[in-house]
Amino acid sequence: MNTAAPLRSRKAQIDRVATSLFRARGFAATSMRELATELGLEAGSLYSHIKSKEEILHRVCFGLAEEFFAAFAAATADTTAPIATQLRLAIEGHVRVLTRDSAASTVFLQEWRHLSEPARTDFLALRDRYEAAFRALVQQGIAAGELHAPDAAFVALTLLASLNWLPAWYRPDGKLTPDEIAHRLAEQLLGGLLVKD
Amino acid sequence: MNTAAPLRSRKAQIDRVATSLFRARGFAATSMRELATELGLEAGSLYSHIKSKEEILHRVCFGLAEEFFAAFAAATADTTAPIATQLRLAIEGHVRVLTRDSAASTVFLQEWRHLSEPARTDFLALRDRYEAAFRALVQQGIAAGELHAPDAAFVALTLLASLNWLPAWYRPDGKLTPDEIAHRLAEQLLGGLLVKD
DNA sequence: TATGCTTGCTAACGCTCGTTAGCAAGAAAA
DNA sequence: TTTTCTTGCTAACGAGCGTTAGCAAGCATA
Repeated sequence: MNTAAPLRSRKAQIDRVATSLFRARGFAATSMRELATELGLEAGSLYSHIKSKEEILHRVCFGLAEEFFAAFAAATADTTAPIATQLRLAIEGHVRVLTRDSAASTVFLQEWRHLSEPARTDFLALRDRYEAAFRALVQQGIAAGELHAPDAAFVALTLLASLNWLPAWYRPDGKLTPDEIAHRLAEQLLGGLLVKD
Repeated sequence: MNTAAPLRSRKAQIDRVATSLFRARGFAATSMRELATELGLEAGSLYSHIKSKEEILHRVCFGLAEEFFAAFAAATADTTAPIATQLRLAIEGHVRVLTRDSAASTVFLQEWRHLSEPARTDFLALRDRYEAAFRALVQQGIAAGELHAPDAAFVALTLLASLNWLPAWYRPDGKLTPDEIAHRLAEQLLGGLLVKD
């Protein structure tokens, strides 16, 4: 009956506000008191909902990792499709995850180093696995004669690089929709790679 | 006569070590005591050479900005050259600055937000000017019919994005030299943009 | 009514932070 | 020799940090 009832749990609310602060100021430069103020409560009260500051970061980083893997799996589910198509879908899926929550994406991309061990090592292993999956797809594409490039690793790296800069400039209220951005990026990045008919 | 004499001034030495710490841990998470220890002295002693922690960050960020502008100016000095050539030179110049000191580059790209006003605003203005220069070059290329792309701003953004991820994975002892990387990046990124003969 | 969960408060803990004051030794310049 | 610059130390400052203990109000469930 309360119209001001939280749409999400308090914990999820904390995560959301913390994520946007982490994006704006960085994890280390964001204080729990600042976060509490932003939520309209006292610093100590946060600990009724969370265990530690790092726990928030952990949830954001690993949560997003899961989303990236899910998007990639969906894009490459149809193994009978041409590699170029799978790659295009993977790019578009990656962009969709990035734009769905660009604050969380920025934290995922930039703030993971503030994870302490062993989470940090685990995270890097996940990131490496993801990059390797992209690399393997490019490799297959080259082997199948669909792509031409001297070095699959190099291509995969610059591909992800172009994509991962997106949260730095993407604005949800910009003139391009996430799907348009995704499509255009895929177009432009694959343009130089596809074997011309 | 002293073989252990500092190759650079103490101040420059502090800048260098601080830059590498800023890269590894981030500006906010790097303490002056940590920096001092790394240099083999006490925290208070740093202040015989520098005015503040932020002063170091300021010098790194604005110093690198200058290098980027210089490289761009050199690449586009010959205004009679085809735009595609100028763009290729600008890309290679950008990459050369990035690889010459990848620690400083990372700080330049990631840690500028810890500058306080008005330096922060000044810095962003410089960055915008640089991006605008790249954008203008792409625009000219499209107008001259040398490049085909639907949106110069989009192209410039993704171009710089691919390049700026470089410090994240570049290793000076890797198998590719900076010049090879520069050349290959220019090739790959322009591949999809150049109008085919 | 009783129980327990959610939510939040106040007050404080031990610690680290960036920075400063004051002093001193050695080298270089006068 | 005197002066000045460079370099570094110790000790301490005030402030902010993440986190905890203990308590309490309100609500949902039993």
